[in-house]
Amino acid sequence: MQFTINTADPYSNARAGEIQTDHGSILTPIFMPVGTVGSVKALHLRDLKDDVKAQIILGNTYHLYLRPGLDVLFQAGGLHKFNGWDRPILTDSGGFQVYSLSGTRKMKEEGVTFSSHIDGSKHLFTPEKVMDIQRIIGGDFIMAFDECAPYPCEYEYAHKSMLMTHRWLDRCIERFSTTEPLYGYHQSLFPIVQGSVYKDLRRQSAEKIASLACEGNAIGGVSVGEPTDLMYEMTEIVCGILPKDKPRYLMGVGTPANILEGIAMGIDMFDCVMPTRNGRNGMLFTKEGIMNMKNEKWKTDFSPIELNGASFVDVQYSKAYLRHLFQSKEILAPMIASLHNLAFYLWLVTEARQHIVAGDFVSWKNKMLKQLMTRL
RNA sequence: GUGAUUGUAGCUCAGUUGGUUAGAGCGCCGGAUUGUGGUUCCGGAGGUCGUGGGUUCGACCCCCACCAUUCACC
Repeated sequence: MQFTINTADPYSNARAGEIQTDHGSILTPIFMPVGTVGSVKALHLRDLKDDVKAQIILGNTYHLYLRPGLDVLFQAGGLHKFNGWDRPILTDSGGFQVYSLSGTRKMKEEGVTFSSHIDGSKHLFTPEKVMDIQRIIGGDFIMAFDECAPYPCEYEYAHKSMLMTHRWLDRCIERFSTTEPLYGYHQSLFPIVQGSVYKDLRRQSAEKIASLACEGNAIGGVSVGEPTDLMYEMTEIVCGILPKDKPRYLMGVGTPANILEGIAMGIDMFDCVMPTRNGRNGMLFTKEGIMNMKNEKWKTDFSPIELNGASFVDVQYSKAYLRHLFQSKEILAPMIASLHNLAFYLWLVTEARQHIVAGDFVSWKNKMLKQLMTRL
């Protein structure tokens, strides 16, 4: 993997860069659609490539490990071969899922035991095992196994949790560096900064991560319910410490506004379920603001979903028709909404990159911020 | 025509031996959703209890008539 910064914005910490991988290059800043179980919900790969113009997608260790399972993935030759996506893939480690959706989990120094949400069966994830699993899935970028501290979180818990995440990180690196990729292309391990909403913990964690020889770095434990201002504060502190010459990934973020602010702070990579999950639920993000397509006010609005939108669905379908599809619970509704939202997110980061290169990123960003969260 | 049955929110229904402002699910109208369990959660509007009488301090509930429903039999 190689990261090149093409343009550094003189008026903010934003940068326009390029990440080269064995599955092609990625122009940054970038938004990565989430494809938890190896599929970006409601979308074909053709949609993702030609319409959304996704450059990289996510997969999830926890979900893929439970289903289809490692045997299937290994026999398939890895996730790229399995789902047909020939561009880069990043896999999340499952630390977040163990936190977010396992009612019964036990954290120990060794790792986490949890029960499957599918059949209740018990499993143990250790840093070593999570590295092995991600070797088998075969993502171009793989994530260290961490504990995502909840919010709110007592200082003492956050501190202990961070230290354990650091020890797990050392074990991840040890395992990663003594194993080889299984399918003939390079994999990059990203460590994750934790520390909850405490500045000194964030600094301490960022310094630990900055001292490592990893190819890129991630900021985790954000967007878990804390106020947006705190998220920005933590991100800014951490970005001041992480090395500038490596890509920075802000995990799980966020709204269009969050992404623009993140870019301004020096973040290069984002992922979030918001465009797809909220899209399936009827919420559309546009340049002018957000729309709830279930609202009655669209009932007879036969105008296009979005004039000058980023994908063909924007002019192919009207607001009234899309509302009707949501009312009728037609499968086409979440398909259109997901495609629209992802195309918009990719448009947003691509546009941001162009403005960084052009030198007017900050003024463009400030103009966009006023529009993005307007309720239409 | 005769006998029986049922009539409560847009729909399907609950409603204790008669006791305050009649409830639920779904639907509808809004809102939430940030490293995805094809979700989930939170609000809101909406009823002259078929109609008209009667009994009673008090009726969705008991009595009478009528209307409508469904079924069976002529």
